[in-house]
Amino acid sequence: MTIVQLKYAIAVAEHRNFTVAADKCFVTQPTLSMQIQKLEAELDITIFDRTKKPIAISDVGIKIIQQCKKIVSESEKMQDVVDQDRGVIGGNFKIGIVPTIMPTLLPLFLDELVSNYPMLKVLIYELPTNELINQLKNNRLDLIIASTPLEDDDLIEKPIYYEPFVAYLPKSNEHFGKKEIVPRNLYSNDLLLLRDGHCFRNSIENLCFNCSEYVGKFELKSGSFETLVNLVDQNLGITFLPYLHTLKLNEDQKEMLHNFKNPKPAREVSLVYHKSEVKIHIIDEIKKLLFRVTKQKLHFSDVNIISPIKNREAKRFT
Amino acid sequence: MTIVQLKYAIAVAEHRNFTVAADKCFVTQPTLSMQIQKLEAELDITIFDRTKKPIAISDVGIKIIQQCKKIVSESEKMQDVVDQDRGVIGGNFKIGIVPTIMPTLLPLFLDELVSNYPMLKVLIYELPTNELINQLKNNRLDLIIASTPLEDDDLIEKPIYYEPFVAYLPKSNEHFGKKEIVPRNLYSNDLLLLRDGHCFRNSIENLCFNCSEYVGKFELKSGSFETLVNLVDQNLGITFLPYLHTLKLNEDQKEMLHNFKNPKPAREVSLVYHKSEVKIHIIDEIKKLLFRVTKQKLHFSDVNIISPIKNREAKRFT
DNA sequence: TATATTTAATAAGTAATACTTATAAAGTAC
DNA sequence: GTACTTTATAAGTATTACTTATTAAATATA
Repeated sequence: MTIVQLKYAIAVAEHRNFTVAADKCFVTQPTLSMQIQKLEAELDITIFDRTKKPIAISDVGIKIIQQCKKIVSESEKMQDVVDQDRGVIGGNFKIGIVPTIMPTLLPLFLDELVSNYPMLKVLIYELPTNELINQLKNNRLDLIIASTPLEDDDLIEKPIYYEPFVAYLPKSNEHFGKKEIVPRNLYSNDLLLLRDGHCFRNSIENLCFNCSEYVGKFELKSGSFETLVNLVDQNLGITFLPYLHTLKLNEDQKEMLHNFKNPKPAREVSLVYHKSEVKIHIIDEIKKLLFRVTKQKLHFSDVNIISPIKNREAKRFT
Repeated sequence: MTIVQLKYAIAVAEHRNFTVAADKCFVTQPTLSMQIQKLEAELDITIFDRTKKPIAISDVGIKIIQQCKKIVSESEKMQDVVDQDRGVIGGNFKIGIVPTIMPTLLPLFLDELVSNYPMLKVLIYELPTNELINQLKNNRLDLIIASTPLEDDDLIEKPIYYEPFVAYLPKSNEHFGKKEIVPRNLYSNDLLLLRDGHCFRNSIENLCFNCSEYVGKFELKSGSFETLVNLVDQNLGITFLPYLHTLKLNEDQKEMLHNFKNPKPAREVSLVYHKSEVKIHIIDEIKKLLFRVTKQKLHFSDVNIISPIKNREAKRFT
């Protein structure tokens, strides 16, 4: 069994075709056929059913391919270990960001990140929190940026900034024009939220102390704040916007923003990475960069941190 | 980079000597030297400092060897995946057992296990709970038998039996001769416990509701119940014995045993294994075997399960 | 139905490489 | 200073991973 054989098997499993897989591996088709035959002979199983079109993977084969991926993934980390020791900022670096943070945070640091480290190839993925955690644990991501605390023992969280929520109220709302709003005074059945599965929804639900029996007037399957803003503009309810999202609103819309009273409800945005700390030197550089670029925009203290996990109490940060 | 090269590197790291390592790998010394040179060249690092006697491992080398072990360990699981699919009960199977369970449980099943499955090579390790968990997570163990619940999300616990504690009291004790004892009526400062780090001590501490400010008359560094029994015999205090331990006592000693009133305090003894469930077919066979052999000896219901984790409430099982 | 096309396996030969034995070089022990 | 231990190097061999060419079988097309 060689690592190369495992890579060949993964390629065939992916493309369901020996010829295509051989091409992707930069070898000829007979090479691939023979090596996979050797692997199958050594394990004394058939991984691929070549009679089916396209090629089918046997039941054992599925588990074998999973294990192949694990081994190849671990073997590729060898170079990362070396790079980390040298402090080299290079190679592929995969960042996952939740949709509610992506649009406002990414523009703040991406350009500087890629120009500061020309050897680094940054790959950005937008996914909901649970999927990000899953991918991080399976080594398909190096770092995630999400609302915290996540309370996962395998992961390390390093908070970057605390972003207060701002109430976005239509003129018809009874609180419109008030200088400061207290969250619990808002009626939750007016509240427009992002779709389930997005951590932001959970945050807001925790924020509204009386919304455990909340049944919205309609279900929103959109995942963007822009939609929410438009709905509020049409007088269909109220919503909460993270502070960074409010900076891009036009003058008319800004008039509809209402700050919360201290301690403001806020989300904690953190870098989250695996305990094993491979590529920690790159993570450290990104952390420094993010600290710098967000400190200019966000300087809030005395906030109530809303947990993205349901049914958790807020944690005050001053 | 080949898996063989990684195995060579691990051997050199272990033996700190190319010649010996080559021997263990069943190749000649030049083969080993050359392959490790190739590995070092490919990663562009020096793993071993050959000028030192015995050979020293560089700082990167330590991390590299760790990663080598991970890859080799994962590659060896390939055969396990195949065996699991086939239902073959064979190969190495490493069981870790806590010291407080080992002496009474192991004799009940080991003989039958090895004779039922002649292809299986069973390796037994005795270690404290935290160390067992550590080894299990690092794939150095396939299964552990310990007091539960452990509350670790990476691990699966399958309870095997509930073993009540029995009070072992000297004649001088005020409760001596009573038919049934209530745990909270016992004074905790008489209580003799096993040394820290052993989960059994935690269990007992949880059991004694008034022993949070407990300061023993002396510290016991022994890990065996035999010592405790001897100390009680010399009128130095009282102790609690797991039920199975009491079966081997002599007639005089058995007179000093006092059952607790229902719900009896008890420990939950479980099989604990990794979520990934490699070798699950072997674990299942062991589970069946353990169920059978312990059901004959243990048939208690209505017990209070004492958690091995500190400061947890007992869970009643009827 | 016959004919092309696609795809994987096989055969035979080549290049690469993992291994061997033999020897040199360097350090350590006596 | 000599013997001993240990690793690196050199040269040759065996293995094997790879190539091209071909066959076999299945699928698609006329």
